[in-house]
Amino acid sequence: MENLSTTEENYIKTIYHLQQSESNVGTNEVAVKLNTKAASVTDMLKRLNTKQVLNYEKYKGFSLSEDGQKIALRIVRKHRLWEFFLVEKLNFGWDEVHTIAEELEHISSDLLVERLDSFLGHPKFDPHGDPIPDSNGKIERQPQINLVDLPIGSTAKVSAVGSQSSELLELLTHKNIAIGTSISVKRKFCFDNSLEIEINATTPFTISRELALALFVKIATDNQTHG
Amino acid sequence: MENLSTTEENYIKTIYHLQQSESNVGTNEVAVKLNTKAASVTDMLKRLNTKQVLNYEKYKGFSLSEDGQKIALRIVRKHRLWEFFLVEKLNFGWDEVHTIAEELEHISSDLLVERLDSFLGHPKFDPHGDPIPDSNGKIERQPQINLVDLPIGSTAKVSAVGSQSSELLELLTHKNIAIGTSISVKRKFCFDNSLEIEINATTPFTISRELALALFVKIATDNQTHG
DNA sequence: ATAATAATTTAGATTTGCCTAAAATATTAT
DNA sequence: ATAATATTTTAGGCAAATCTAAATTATTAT
Repeated sequence: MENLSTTEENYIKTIYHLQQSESNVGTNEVAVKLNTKAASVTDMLKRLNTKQVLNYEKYKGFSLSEDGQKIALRIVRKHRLWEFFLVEKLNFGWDEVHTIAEELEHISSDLLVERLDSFLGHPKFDPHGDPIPDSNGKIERQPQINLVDLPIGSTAKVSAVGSQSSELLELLTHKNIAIGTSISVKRKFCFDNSLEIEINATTPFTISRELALALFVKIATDNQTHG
Repeated sequence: MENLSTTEENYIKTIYHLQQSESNVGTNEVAVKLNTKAASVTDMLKRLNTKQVLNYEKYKGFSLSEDGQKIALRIVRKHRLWEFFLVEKLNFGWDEVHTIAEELEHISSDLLVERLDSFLGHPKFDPHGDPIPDSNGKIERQPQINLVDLPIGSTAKVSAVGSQSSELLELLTHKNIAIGTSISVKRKFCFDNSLEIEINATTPFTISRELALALFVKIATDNQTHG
């Protein structure tokens, strides 16, 4: 039932992530995400179907089976633990770790993952604020909202970012925004939906709607571990 | 000139190790080490030849090129650094790390390797006593001798073991012998070439010639880092 | 020196993962 | 309801890495 190739694991992980945001995931979307062609995806769907990790009916659609989800969560767990390791122990920037973790996430030893988890002190979130599934695949979701939905005058802490793209992370670094940064929304401009925000009691500045959409925040109460 | 597959890297590494002990390495030996067939090795030799990492003439023999050796040393460096990490930071036993490191050694990021090296404090030897090549591929060889060549009455410290087989490591663990253990040779028995040895001033016991051949020792002077 | 044996290479298939081009099915727009 | 469009699948092929069986070259033993 096991022994999946790196490629198979990548398909499973991609389908998992797509299913988190959309209910109906298609062949084409998977192809785009994996930088491949729809025909190749169909081939793999058939294989994953026979391996029982997918429910698949041709022309109708597909979704991860129970087993498939468990496998996906194990990969996500590994990916995020390694990212945490790279940032916390090896002093990488949060914008440098994604690519390396894409390789490390396929190292197979389960014991390694558990030892790494202990070594790191059982972190709950990765450097981008995404939750790390526990060894049973359980995810502790944060009660976070998108920055665009934060009312004017409110203050909240950045809890996650919407993507790992180096372009986004470069911009955030330049604007001094990181996980844990307190943001107050001063004004919203209807013309272009930009937001005026203030961080660390410095001069307020404006950010685009695109950037605001990529930021998730948590209204400040008491709180746990965060880089 | 670069971008080698995991399989190609494994061939290069295997040829490197074989060439350390023998001058003339053959297709069959490589096949045995890699658990594959001679025909498959020939295919790969041709590919590695066109990739310039090998000097190869058919039916005549082959050896690593300059480039090939550099690549091999980079892989060995990664392998041994990861082994050190697993033992020192994640509390693995020295007999558990080889297989995991065989996967980790193929993670490509050079920056990762250098950061890992710093994080670990630039270790000179892996948990089995094998030297870790530096970032230029330079190896600091230890002036060590085989235990069978240690004169009767002398004392020396175990500096390396001759193989990573779990069978050997199991036996050593049972006999309480590890890297750094002081061994005095009490007697040698001609009948079966067994050795009577003493460690840590406990009751002397006998070890087989096979075991003695798998142990390398360094006559005790002042000395550096060792697990 | 030549026959027997051992080592190596070639020939021809297989599997995985991918591709392009064409066909089949589903969706949508009128 | 049907035509146009979009999505998905099939067909047929390619490269990497492997295999078995057969052929070739090298080594050795008499």
